[in-house]
Amino acid sequence: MHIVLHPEPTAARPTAARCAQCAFRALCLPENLSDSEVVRLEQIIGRRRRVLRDDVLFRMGEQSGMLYAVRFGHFKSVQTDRRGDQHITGFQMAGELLGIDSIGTGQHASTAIALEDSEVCEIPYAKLQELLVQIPRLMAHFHRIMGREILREQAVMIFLGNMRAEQRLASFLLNLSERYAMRGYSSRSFQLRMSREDIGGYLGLTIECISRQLARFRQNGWITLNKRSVELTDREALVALAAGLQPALDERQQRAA
Amino acid sequence: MHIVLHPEPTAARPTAARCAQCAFRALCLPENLSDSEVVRLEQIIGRRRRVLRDDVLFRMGEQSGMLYAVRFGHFKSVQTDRRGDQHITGFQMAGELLGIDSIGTGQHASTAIALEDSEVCEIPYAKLQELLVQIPRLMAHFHRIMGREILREQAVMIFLGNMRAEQRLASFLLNLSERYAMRGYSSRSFQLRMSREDIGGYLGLTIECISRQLARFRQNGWITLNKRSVELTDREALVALAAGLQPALDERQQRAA
DNA sequence: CGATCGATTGAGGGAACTCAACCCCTGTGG
DNA sequence: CCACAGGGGTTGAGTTCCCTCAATCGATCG
Repeated sequence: MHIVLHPEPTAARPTAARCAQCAFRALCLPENLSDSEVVRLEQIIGRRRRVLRDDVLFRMGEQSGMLYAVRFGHFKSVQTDRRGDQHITGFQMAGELLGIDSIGTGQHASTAIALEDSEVCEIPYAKLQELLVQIPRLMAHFHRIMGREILREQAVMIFLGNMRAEQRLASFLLNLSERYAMRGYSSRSFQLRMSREDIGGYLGLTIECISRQLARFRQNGWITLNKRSVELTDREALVALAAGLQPALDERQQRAA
Repeated sequence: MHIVLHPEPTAARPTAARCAQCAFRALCLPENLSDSEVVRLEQIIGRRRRVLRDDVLFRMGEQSGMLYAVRFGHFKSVQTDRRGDQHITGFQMAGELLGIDSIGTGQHASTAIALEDSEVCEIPYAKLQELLVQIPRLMAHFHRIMGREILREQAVMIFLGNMRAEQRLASFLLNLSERYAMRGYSSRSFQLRMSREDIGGYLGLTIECISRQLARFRQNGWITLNKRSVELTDREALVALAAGLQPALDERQQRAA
């Protein structure tokens, strides 16, 4: 829990949404939306909310009709099973939506936790629905977003189901890389915002396994690594690795080669 | 490939959709739809299509604006990765939707194969969209269906990520059981429509592992099993097993107890 | 300067995979 | 009618990859 020494600025002064100027507009909205349509969308969007690092945006099981668009920062989505074990169902970054998994049931299926100080836009699902009816293009776009989420989860299912640790990790790094590229950041080097433990929780591996695999990647020259900053020095190799075409060498094999 | 000796009846005589009388209407449609609204839905639904066992309804990568509602029968959804390995992303039964994963991209992300002789209703997504705008309740229902799919995949992610073979299999059997119960069939005994290999492909396990686990379940008295017909003789135990609270006993432990 | 958290590294064990043989059932053709 | 092939399933033996347990390290923070 954080102690807030200064008054929370957005709580005191609820700023209006400004999709029009938002840097990540292209990620949230369809391209061909008229100015007036964007204004109507802005009108239904609630206040912006700051979420400090490690703070909970919403909690699994909470009744909620709210979706959240990440303005900046990073989040993890966590599910807790009956035995109390935690599983990470996804990482969200700027321009991505949080809380889609509440649409079927009205209650959040996961807990959203900020990985760093972040900001989100509140989107009341009920009002969004009304708007979707008025702006069919927006509805189609919303469906695309949900469809993408389904595809993302299918991809995760596949690597959890039949990929080895090194393939999972390579896929994960490449996925982050692509998402940063789409946001105009470097696809070659970036910071991991999540702990090794979170990565393990997402990939279905232990923290030790993540650590070892990263070490192997570094020894093989696929990546350079310093704490949480990664550089993909041999993307080709990672791609081949992710596809399962080229196994990584361990120490003995390296010495032999 | 099947040789069709008699003309395909629905191809020759495209029967009109009849959602109103459909036994699984409650699964496809929201409850509070007026008769006229149901009629409008029926009008956009294309012909019914029969799909024979082992036949392909649609193929991964195909461009398509079509969704399919299963009228009767069972399907599996299969993805093939770059290395050529196949992974089962789901099993669909009467009242469930096929092809949702094409909504984001317009092309099917998986191949749908009939596990037995089956029948589906064609639903053109473009026309459905128009209707969703006119019938907001139907739109909300459609979103619920997509939301459910997201939740289902999350559940699969979790058991692929951190459950042992016995937990995955117990979860799988219980899930089938619940779905048959919702359809008015017995939740206690039913036929597995898919091969052991397909189950393995879905659960991220090998066929041998499935076979051994089923044998253990039977030895422990949780189920009775005859070829593909299963009876859940101790549901409590399976539930505890799925939750990871109670490990199954192997032969040695059984003798000791 | 300890305390703590995240991360790394090592040793050992176990669950699931691989490889292989075998069984059962069905269909097919001589 | 039998022989035989083939697919789906079961069972056994050996191996491997990852997990578990444990010690250590570095960085950060009070």
